[in-house]
Amino acid sequence: MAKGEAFSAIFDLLLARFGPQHWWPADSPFEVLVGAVLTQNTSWQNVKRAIDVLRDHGCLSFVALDSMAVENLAALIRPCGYHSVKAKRLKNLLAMLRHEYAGEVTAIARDTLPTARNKLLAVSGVGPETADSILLYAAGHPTFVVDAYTHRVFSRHFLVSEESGYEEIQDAFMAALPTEAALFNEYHALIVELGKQFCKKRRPLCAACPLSHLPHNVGE
DNA sequence: CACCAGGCAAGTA
DNA sequence: TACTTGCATGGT
Repeated sequence: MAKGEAFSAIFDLLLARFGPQHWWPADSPFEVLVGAVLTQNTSWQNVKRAIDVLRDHGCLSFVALDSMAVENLAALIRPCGYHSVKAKRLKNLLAMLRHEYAGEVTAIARDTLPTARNKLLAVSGVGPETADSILLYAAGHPTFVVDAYTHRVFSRHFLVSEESGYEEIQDAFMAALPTEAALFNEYHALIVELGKQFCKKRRPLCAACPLSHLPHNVGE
């Protein structure tokens, strides 16, 4: 099988195995943006706790968070970890949203993808994964989200190099797949589901993994 | 107890 | 440029 076709074949396998994931797990584009920052290097379970706190305090809106003191925000999001850093990052992002998009997350969809991506990346605390998550899951822009699971799963099966960086992995996916937001949306979600179940760090591949029939590294 | 989780920026040489 | 380190809570 050609390497490019493997990306499509794996998508089909994962979809058949896990079914549609209906990502991003949030009730609004604004919640996607908040969650994208809070989930940096953090389990979604902890992020959900922090978001629930914000919701219970009636603070899950642009106006509420944009006007809140950074120390108060940090106290509220404590359960997600790195709360001081993330409070500052979220405030930086909200300030950019106010200046560039009048505080409207949905306005990001009206920019071109490269323009919106550059605006997001210019925010201190927003890197490529956070930016792409917002672009894809909050604004519907067709960009592929690469995360730790993506790197681990696909390098383990020799479809990307172990040394590949973010952009290189993203390019591999976007060169192999049609440019469709719905496809990128579902594929990333399926990779996370696969990763959570079968590709945790320093755990060898097991026979139950849907990709166990592919060539792969044997355990370390 | 050690290790991990849907990163990122700042510091060091 | 290429590593390394700090950030922090909650689960296994």
